[in-house]
Amino acid sequence: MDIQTIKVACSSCNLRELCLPVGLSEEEMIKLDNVISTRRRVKRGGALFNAGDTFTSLFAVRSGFFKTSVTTPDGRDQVTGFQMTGEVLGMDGIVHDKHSCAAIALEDAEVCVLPFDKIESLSREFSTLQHHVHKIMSREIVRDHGVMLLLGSMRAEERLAAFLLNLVQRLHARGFSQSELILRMTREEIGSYLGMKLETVSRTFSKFMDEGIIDVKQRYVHIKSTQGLEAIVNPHATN
Amino acid sequence: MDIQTIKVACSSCNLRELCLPVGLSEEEMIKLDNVISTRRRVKRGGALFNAGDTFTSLFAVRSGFFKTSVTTPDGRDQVTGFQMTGEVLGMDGIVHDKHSCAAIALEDAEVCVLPFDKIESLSREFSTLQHHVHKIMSREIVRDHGVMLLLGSMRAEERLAAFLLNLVQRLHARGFSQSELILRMTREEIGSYLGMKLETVSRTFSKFMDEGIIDVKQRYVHIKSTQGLEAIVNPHATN
DNA sequence: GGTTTGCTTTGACGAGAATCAAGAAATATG
DNA sequence: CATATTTCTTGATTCTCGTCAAAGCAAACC
Repeated sequence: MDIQTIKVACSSCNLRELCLPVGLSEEEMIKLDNVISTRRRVKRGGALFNAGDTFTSLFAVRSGFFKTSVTTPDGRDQVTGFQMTGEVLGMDGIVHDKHSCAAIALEDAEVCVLPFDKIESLSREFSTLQHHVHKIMSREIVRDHGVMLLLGSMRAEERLAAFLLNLVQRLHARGFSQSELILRMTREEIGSYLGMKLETVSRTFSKFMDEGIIDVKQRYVHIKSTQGLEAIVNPHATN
Repeated sequence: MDIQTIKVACSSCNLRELCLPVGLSEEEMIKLDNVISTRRRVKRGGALFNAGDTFTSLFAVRSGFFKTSVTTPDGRDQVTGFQMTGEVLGMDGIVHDKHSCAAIALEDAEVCVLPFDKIESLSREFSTLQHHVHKIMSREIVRDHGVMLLLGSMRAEERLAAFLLNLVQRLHARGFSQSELILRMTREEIGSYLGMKLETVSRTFSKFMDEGIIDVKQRYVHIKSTQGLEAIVNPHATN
C-alpha cells in the first residue's frame, strides 16, 4: 500500500517553520489541519508522481529526499531539483492539470498531501496563506533562475562547488552539520542536475580532494574549507 | 517621463486571450479593469525593473519585447528569458519583495502594471482569477525546467534549433509567420540564454544556413525547414 | 559467505565549444 | 553624410569536458 491515511496536525508539526503554515494564526492553522489530513509514504526509488500524472495536490516533504526530473520524447533526462524536508513539490502540475516532471524518492520518504483545490479555497479566506503560496512558487522560480545561471555560465568545478555549498546550507538550516553531509543521490544524478557527465563529477570531487578543500568517500562528504569552495564559485569576487 | 497613466480597459484589450483576464466573467473583468489602471512605457534599452528593486507589481507586456537576466556578485550574467506580447513579468519578486532579476526592453515597449496586492485581493474574490495567477506562475516554472533541460543536456546546435522553434511558435501564436522572424536580441544575448558564446551562436547559424535549413541575415531569420530544426533537437526520435 | 549487481574511480583519447584575433557589415551619432 | 560604435562573421588555436574502457568498491541478494 502506497497511501496511508493518518490524521495529522500542522499545528503540532515540527516542520511548521519550514513548511506551509508560516505566520498563520491559531484559527487559520486549525482550518489548515482539516485540509491536510493525509500523508503518503514513498519507498526509496518510488515515484511520488510521474510526468503525465493528473495533478491534484502539492506535497510537502516531511522526511526523506526527492529528485525531480523532466524527460524528452527521445529519452533525454534532466534532473531539475533535489527536495528535502519542508520543501514543497508539485507546482509544475498546476498549469495543465498534469505533472510535467517526475518526483522520485531517493530514500524512504513521507509527504503531507495538500489537495490544491482545498489550498485554493483556504487561500481565498486567509491572505496570509494566499501570500505564502505565492511566495513558495516565486521561490521556485528564483531557484530555477539560479540553476540556469549555473548551467549557462559556470564551468564544471564552479557548478559542483556551488552545488555542495547549496546542499550544505540547506541541510544546516535543518539543523545538520555545516561541514559534513551524506549525498542522497548518485554521481549520475548530480551530473544530470549540473549538466555534466558522472565521470566529470567524480573527477572534480577528486580534484577538490587533492586540493584539500573537501574529503569525499563515496556518498560521504566533508567540507574542509567552505571558503575554498566559495572561491571556486566566485573566482574574481572582491569580498 | 517613464510612467504614463492611461485609463485602460482589460475588457476591451485585444490581448485578453493571451493575458490575465482569460475566462473571467463580465463582472469580474470590470473589477479587474479598476485594478489595472496604469500602463508604462519603456524605451529600448530601458529597464522595466532591476535586480534589487522593490517588488510591487507584475507586468503584462502589451507591446515590445523584453529580456530578463540575473547577475552574480562577480559580474556573471545570465539571460533567463525573453518575453513578448501577452506574457507576464516580475513573479521573481514575490518571495523577497525585491526583484531578483532585471527586465530590459529590447525594443520600445508598453506594459500594463498589475499591482500585486490588488491582484491578491481580487484573487480572493474570484477563484477564476486566483487559479489563473497560479497557472501563470506554474507555467513559468515549467518553462524554466525546459530551459534547464536545454542547458543541461543539449549541444549547441540542438539548443539553437530548439530556441528558434520556440520563438517562432510563440510568434505564430500571436499571428506572425511560422517561418520568418526578426530577432530582437543580439547574438550575445542569445548566447547568454543558451549557455554558449556569441561566436558559437554565429557559427551555428552559419552551419544551419550551409545545410539549407534556414536563411539568416543579421536579425532576419527565415526557417526553410521546420522539420530540419526538429530533427536537430530530437536526434533519435521515432516520429 | 560468496557472488552478483550497481556505483564509483581513474586513464587515455577525441570532439565540441571557448578564446583570441581580425575584418566586415550594420546601426547610431554628430 | 561621414564617422564612430556596435554587432556580426570567420579563422586559428586552446582547453574543457565527453567518450570509451577497465578496474575497484560497496551494497544487495541468494
